[in-house]
Amino acid sequence: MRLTRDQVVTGGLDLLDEVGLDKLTMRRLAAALGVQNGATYWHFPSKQALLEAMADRMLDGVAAAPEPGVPWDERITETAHRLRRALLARRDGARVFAGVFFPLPNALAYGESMNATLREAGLTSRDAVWAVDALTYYVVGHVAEEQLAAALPDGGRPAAARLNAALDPQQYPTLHAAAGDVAVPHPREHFSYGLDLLLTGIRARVGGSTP
Amino acid sequence: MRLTRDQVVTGGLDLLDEVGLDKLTMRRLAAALGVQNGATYWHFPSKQALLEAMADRMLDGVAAAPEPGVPWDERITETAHRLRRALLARRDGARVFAGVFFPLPNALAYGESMNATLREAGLTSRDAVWAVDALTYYVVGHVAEEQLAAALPDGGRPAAARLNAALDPQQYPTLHAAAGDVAVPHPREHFSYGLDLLLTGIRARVGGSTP
DNA sequence: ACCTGAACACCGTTCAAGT
DNA sequence: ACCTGAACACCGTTCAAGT
Repeated sequence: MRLTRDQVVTGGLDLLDEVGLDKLTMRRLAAALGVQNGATYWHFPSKQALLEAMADRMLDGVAAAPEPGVPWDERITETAHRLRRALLARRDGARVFAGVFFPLPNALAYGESMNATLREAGLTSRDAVWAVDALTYYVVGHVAEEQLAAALPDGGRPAAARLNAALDPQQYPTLHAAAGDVAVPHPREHFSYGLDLLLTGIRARVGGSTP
Repeated sequence: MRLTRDQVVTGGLDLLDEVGLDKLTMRRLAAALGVQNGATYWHFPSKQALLEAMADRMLDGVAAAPEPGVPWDERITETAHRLRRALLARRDGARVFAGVFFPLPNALAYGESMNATLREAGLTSRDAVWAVDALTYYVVGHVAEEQLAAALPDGGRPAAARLNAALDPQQYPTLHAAAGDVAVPHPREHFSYGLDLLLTGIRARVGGSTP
């Protein structure tokens, strides 16, 4: 048997882990698959189409099977953490996901899961969609920065030094004072903090009836 | 006088508006500036360095001059809206900003302004930094999607049709029901909704003392 | 149906040499 | 100091031709 669509996606994700998004090229991928340059174009019409398939593959299993007894806010929290872990599992996963447009099966399943949960919680149709957007922007933005920091040379030590040098205490007093917190020592706690801000906001919309 | 660093940045931003980020190349820029290909490399060591300078230029004026009588949450709201407008003012502005690392003057001034406001409001140093992160991820993510939708062919009409076609009511019932809200008719209201979720969350941290 | 071989039209970056 | 000319080492994509 020759090359499969699925094998191309798998090869793309493996190569992503190996070289990162910036060095992920169709030519390298063909070489990694043991095939000539143009071959992948029989399976995908463009690099963008391949990246979309890769992004959707990354989201396998993120949409929660709705557990019966769990309260809505815990289900939201869990799904958000699952999305974070899915993006974190591949090098530059968040950037790959951010570069892709929407209607792919796993991404839709994620959106449907989040949206259904918020509708059950009592949000209007419009508010639920918008709240899911806010949650998703937050997760993707957070992981993108997390992965950017991880990908910096020497684990980000030189970049942190560059940042500290730029943090003139006269011009940026509160940032200078917070330099230790900027250095991202607890990514998971950091992630949960922002997620909880959003959840607190959503709970307030669920509690009172909003005009 | 020959070419100036500032002229290169201005030319880059003008070209960005004209052709978009994907077609913004150093060669086109040189041509637009009436200069040979390698010339820009005397002013900037790399395309990335130029993009960083362009990103920081976009943020001119985003850091609020602290108005005296205004309550902290209104100042946060206003600065977030200013960042949104600044990114929205240039084609692919959010994507340019997202592709850039941190320590540039206007970005630092924005961070310092946000952070100082939240410290005054009563957040701890760590919480303030993390809350600014959440706010910024949200703003950038929202504008990126807003600009993506605007850049789609025919104002996104075909993409919306593709989305509707993919929204099988059996598999994605709540998304299907919300299809009208997904179509983004009120971007500013949409933006404000998510921003208010975060602000409600932050107010809760300010009100009670958190462990 | 699936892939090769080879080309087309580009890229970012470098750097001797000019002025 | 600032730019030109020309090259180096790549890209994504296409497509006739092979099997």
